Amino acid sequence: MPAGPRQLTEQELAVDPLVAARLLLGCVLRSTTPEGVVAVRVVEVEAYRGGDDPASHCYRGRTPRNDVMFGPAGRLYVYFVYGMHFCANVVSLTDGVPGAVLLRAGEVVEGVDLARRRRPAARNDAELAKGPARLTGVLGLDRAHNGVDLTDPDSPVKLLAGEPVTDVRTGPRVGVAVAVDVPWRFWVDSPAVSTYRRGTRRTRVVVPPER
DNA sequence: ATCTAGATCGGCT
DNA sequence: GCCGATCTAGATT
Repeated sequence: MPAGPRQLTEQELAVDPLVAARLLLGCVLRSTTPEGVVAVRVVEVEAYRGGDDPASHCYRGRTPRNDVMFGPAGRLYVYFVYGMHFCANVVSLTDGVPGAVLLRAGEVVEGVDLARRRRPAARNDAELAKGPARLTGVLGLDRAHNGVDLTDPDSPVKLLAGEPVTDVRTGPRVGVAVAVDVPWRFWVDSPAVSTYRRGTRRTRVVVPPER
């Protein structure tokens, strides 16, 4: 019987997020829940790094939320945004140096039926995991999965090696208004790649006095 | 105790 | 292209 796809190791993910980002393109994230199995081929990612990266959740130091980003590589960092969505990252680097790669989009390669049930709003299969919250939703991930070890053979969520990718494209991160000059975003050609949106730097709303 | 901006999505114009 | 939904972490008072 043939050996399954190789699982990525903590060691190979313990690198700079900009390196890990390229490494993750083409890999398959496979989640098993009571509902069933869904797997996604990663086609779009973004790197985030503590310290010098003002867009990172770790820019201002260690907090309860970003704690797993400071831990060993190969763990899942899941966070809650905009009051309704979860986004998933693969932790890179280690030894108290925070870094992670946001999984922005993927192609569903296993469990399409379950994926469709989880994302009824998708108008076609390419949209199922087109966007970080959609990708996370399709895999059934939420805050309970924060810190899960993707390199553990017994883990419910695994990161598997895929076909090597060619022709990697780069550009500014989506929805981020700072550090736009550094190409932190990486993707390969796919209909599932999300559409670019400039970060919204909100202008302060001044409420005029009632008169 | 209170405030505010946010690594988004989906529906509507 | 614009806007509202919905809530939380982290900063500030």
